[in-house]
Amino acid sequence: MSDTPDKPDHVTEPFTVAGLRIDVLDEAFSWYIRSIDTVVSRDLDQRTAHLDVAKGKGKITTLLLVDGYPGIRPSQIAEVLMRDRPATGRIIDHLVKAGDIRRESDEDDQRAQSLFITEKGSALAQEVRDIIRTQENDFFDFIPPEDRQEFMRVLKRAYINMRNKLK
Amino acid sequence: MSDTPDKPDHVTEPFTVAGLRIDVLDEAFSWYIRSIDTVVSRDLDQRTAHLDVAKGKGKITTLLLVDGYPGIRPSQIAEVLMRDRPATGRIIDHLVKAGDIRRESDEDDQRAQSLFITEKGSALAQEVRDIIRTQENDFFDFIPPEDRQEFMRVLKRAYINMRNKLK
DNA sequence: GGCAGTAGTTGTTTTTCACAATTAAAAAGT
DNA sequence: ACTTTTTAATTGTGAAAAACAACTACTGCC
Repeated sequence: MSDTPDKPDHVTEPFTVAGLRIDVLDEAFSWYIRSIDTVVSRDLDQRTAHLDVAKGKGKITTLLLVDGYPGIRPSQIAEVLMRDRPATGRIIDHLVKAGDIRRESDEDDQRAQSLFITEKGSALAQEVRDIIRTQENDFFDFIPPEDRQEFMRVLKRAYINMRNKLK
Repeated sequence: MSDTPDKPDHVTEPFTVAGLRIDVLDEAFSWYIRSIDTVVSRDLDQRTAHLDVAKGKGKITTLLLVDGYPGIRPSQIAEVLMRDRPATGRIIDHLVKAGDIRRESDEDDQRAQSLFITEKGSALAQEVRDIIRTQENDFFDFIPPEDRQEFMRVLKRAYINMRNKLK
């Protein structure tokens, strides 16, 4: 049962992390995605620590969406974030309290809300854009230009693929 | 300063998410990484919900490391996880309490610990390996085989790059 | 022997995350 | 016209996870 742990010695490149191989994980896309996420997210938290959008996932996307689509509704944001509505609602709460966006109730549909950016939020959005760009450079500039498009293409397909699975 | 927001109209494909463009984010690697992570992690939580390694990042890696490297020390695990020692220590606590690994104090260094897998942990590790492989198939099988190596190569480089930045 | 550095633990605080239940409005069926 | 079903969003809640700081114990060097 708990027999011989067969070493996969047919694997060409024995990739090691800090000198260690990590079993199935070192050929698992998900492991790298998750590890990179850890670092990128932590780094982003630090870069945005002084801003209203600091911490957690979703605030930045929400802010930029509201900036780009005046009158956008919470449910649309939730769909992009792939989060449930309670989570999305709280992100919106946060940004409303901070004065970066404001809520209005939708003209056509009294249940729904329309979200709009404020001046403060607009300035914040610009600051955030700069931070994102800087971080992209810091972390991903090692990717040779000719590889970038391909890498992005695969990432986008992975993302789309996952969205479809959620339905 | 905060002048004209120049539309990058030289970008060939105006990629949209749920019919929306997401500003700088839709050309940001980090955004896709973070989004994909959200889904992959949530999915993994569900798949492992009935196991001791459910929830959060690090338990699975820890388990497999201990399985692969009998006598490994917590600090080595922390380095792979890119987490601080308190976080790593708690993951170890959790697995020890669950009876999947056990601690011994290192022969040579009384401060340090050596970790070992138990029989229960060994069985769990096997189960986890299967889950990881299944998830990889479910989420990433859309990547044509010829693109996989390249995608993995970039991910690994990104990961290594980030580890080095942490030092 | 004293001091600096390393290994790990404990404590604490803040936040997140996901699920369930509720209110309210619109749309659809009869 | 009136009931039922769906949709939009909020509130409540409980369990955790992540990051920091402070602490104990041991090693190894001058």
